[in-house]
Amino acid sequence: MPNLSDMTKINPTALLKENGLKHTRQRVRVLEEIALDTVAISQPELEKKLGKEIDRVTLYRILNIYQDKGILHRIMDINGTANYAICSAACSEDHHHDDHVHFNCTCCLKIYCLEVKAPHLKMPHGFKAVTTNTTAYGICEKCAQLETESGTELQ
Amino acid sequence: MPNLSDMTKINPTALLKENGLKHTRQRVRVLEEIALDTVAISQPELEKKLGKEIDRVTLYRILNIYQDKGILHRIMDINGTANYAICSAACSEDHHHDDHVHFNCTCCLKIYCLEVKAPHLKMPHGFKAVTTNTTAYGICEKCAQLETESGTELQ
DNA sequence: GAGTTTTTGCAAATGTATTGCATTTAGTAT
DNA sequence: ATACTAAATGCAATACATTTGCAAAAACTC
Repeated sequence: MPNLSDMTKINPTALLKENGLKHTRQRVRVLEEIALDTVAISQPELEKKLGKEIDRVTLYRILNIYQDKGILHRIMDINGTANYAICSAACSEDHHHDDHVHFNCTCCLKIYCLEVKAPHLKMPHGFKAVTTNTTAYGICEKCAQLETESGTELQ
Repeated sequence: MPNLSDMTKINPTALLKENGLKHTRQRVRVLEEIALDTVAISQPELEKKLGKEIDRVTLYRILNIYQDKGILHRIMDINGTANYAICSAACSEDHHHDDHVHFNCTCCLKIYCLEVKAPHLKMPHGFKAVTTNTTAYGICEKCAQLETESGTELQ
């Protein structure tokens, strides 16, 4: 269920200016697309949606620059594919603060940003955590429903 | 610092038998290699070490079967590359119990299995976690040392 | 509106992982 | 020991995600 109201939360033009990035059609489109949903979107999905408007390489470069600037955060799904979601306002170029828990559905592979704060971890001597990633794996509600409705045909 | 004493903890032949897997030279070698260190080892590293003895495809298949059987657990590094470490004895085919925290060095990319239990997560309604992965990112002690010794030449 | 710098698109390449199939090997029964 | 059968391996080809180099196009500045 795409949460369209979230779209209003970001202003692509302003966001680009704030971060000293040139305003281009491609960069605006990527932000628009990702902001459509709070669920993280994978690179392949983005490419499927934007592939006719934006070159694949450009998409990769835009995603990388957004991550560097703290505009997007990247979460790897269970298969090692990159997924992206809009960062919270607290994020900056130097430091990401998206310290919420992610849920990765092992059926549809969607990654949900949960409103659960990632617990603080006490590190043993010699290890200094800069960021952490806490991801739970399981079946999301949508997939669980499909499963009960139609026997066992998982996607 | 490879922890050679850990090697004694596993018995490849017994482990294969317990899991109903045929005893082959290749499978034993993979277990031996991974058991050399408590630090997780990446597929590319494994391939570099074993590539002359074992075909790349065979290596992938062995790693997958070990993961399915609960002999190894797989951790994705920050770039989405698969890393493998020996599972705790509690793991089985149905369920992994490697609920410890991982530390992924963003410099050397090594993944350490920490002796820190991953905190329990309360899931919001609709999400049921089967397994969780908690990974902290930062610079490991070894890389931090190299950094101070020799200015800023990382790796 | 011209000039400079950055961004984009295309082609090619790299790296990780999977599939199909013929050959070899392990475990088992003889 | 030997033969049999099922499973595992190696090789070639393929899929997929990501990166690099470079020329053309677009964005900001004066």
